[in-house]
Amino acid sequence: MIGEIKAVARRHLETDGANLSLRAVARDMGMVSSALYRYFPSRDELLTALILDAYNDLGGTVEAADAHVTDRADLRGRWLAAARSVRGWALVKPAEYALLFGSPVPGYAAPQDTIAAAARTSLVLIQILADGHATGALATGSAGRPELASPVRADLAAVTAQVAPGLPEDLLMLGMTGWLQLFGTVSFELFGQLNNVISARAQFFDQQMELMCELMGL
Amino acid sequence: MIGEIKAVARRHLETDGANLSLRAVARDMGMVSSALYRYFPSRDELLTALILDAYNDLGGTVEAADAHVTDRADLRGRWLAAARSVRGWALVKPAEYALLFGSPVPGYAAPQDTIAAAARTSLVLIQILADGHATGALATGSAGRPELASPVRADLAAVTAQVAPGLPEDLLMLGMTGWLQLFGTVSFELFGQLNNVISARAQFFDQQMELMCELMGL
DNA sequence: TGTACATCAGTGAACGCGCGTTCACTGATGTAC
DNA sequence: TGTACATCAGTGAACGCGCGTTCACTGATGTAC
Repeated sequence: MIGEIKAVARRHLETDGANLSLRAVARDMGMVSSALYRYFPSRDELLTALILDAYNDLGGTVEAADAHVTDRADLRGRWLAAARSVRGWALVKPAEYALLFGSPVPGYAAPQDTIAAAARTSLVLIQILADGHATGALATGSAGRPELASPVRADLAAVTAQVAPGLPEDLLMLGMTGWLQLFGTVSFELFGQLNNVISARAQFFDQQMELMCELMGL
Repeated sequence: MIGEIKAVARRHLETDGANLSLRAVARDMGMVSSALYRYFPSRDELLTALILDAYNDLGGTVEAADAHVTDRADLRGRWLAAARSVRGWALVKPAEYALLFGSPVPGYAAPQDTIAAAARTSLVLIQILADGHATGALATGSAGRPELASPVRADLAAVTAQVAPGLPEDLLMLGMTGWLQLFGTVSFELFGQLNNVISARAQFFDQQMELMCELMGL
């Protein structure tokens, strides 16, 4: 029943964006709006549940896409598979993508519970870097790259310490470039910034990702 | 008076996001809500005006930042100046940034008028590439980079034909990588994706941009 | 097998609030003669 | 210089709609004796 409410609410996200209306959801379920309060203490809690589910849904999708690449040493293949799965998921569930990566909902603060779920996707990408580093396939720091400022280094070190011990900060920094470009591309496509500019969307995305892999040395 | 309404509306964007309320704006101006209809035919028209202004404001800021770099041959300096001005603008006017680059407002379609204004920022970046190409400072296509698929090439050629004739498509593609990473970084910072991960925001941004310049060969 | 009772999902009315837009109007300002 | 008139910015009431949340309630289901 909780599941059904969330399913209907997800459908409503499609049209209403984050202005999700409890009454509209209840109406669609053939219930009276107050009945929903048996399942969710408030509208915001429902929104939180949807966000959490979306993060896990995306994370699971990306994990599966990566796991599906049988040649684990094929770093580029894995990165591309993960990237494509992000885009694919976003195209199928644009409203949920917008909920996660779009403008923050005014007056709504995401609770801490979502952090772990939110990290799943990034973890897949970091693991690709870590694997590449472990096998020596991924060269550390080329010459000419700017040295990391120490506060940035500290931020990055805190991440590696927790999820990929031994991964050099410079590699993580480079991986984040790819991460930012990946989500930048998906967001711009979904949010309309590519309108009137790029029409071959899928191919453009693919080639952007390939180019980035090249730049990252994957 | 139209200007004053827009100024008040801009203040409201800060708290309400795109759910801008005409009545609230009128209230703040000490007027009755219907009075606004003398200046704007509808709420959506007001929103459109705000979007147009924001694009122009951002575009002007970025143009100025680029123009302020006296050594025009310092491509990296120009790119960094432009990138920093985007972030600086976004931090000062987060609501307007979200309006332009965040999730689309449900039920609102941006009219065609905004296209030219929206392009101003991108034009600055493209011009940097074009200048680099013209002086030969920016090498065309390294070996190993994937060849552009023809539909993508056609999309890119349409852009260069209009704003930077002679700029090779491969360079534009590479420039778009930087463009996507730039806005990806600003969006992630503003929309909270960097929370609990990066605390040295300004330095992280700077170093991401420098790294990207390195990768682009600027 | 049959009765008494507790549980609890869902109801319906209400509170108090918000919104965009329309419409006939008032009343001050400025122009024309 | 003084009167008559047009302009037009802003008013106020109303329409019809939406919302989240509370609260006392009904009535079916399932359990305990």
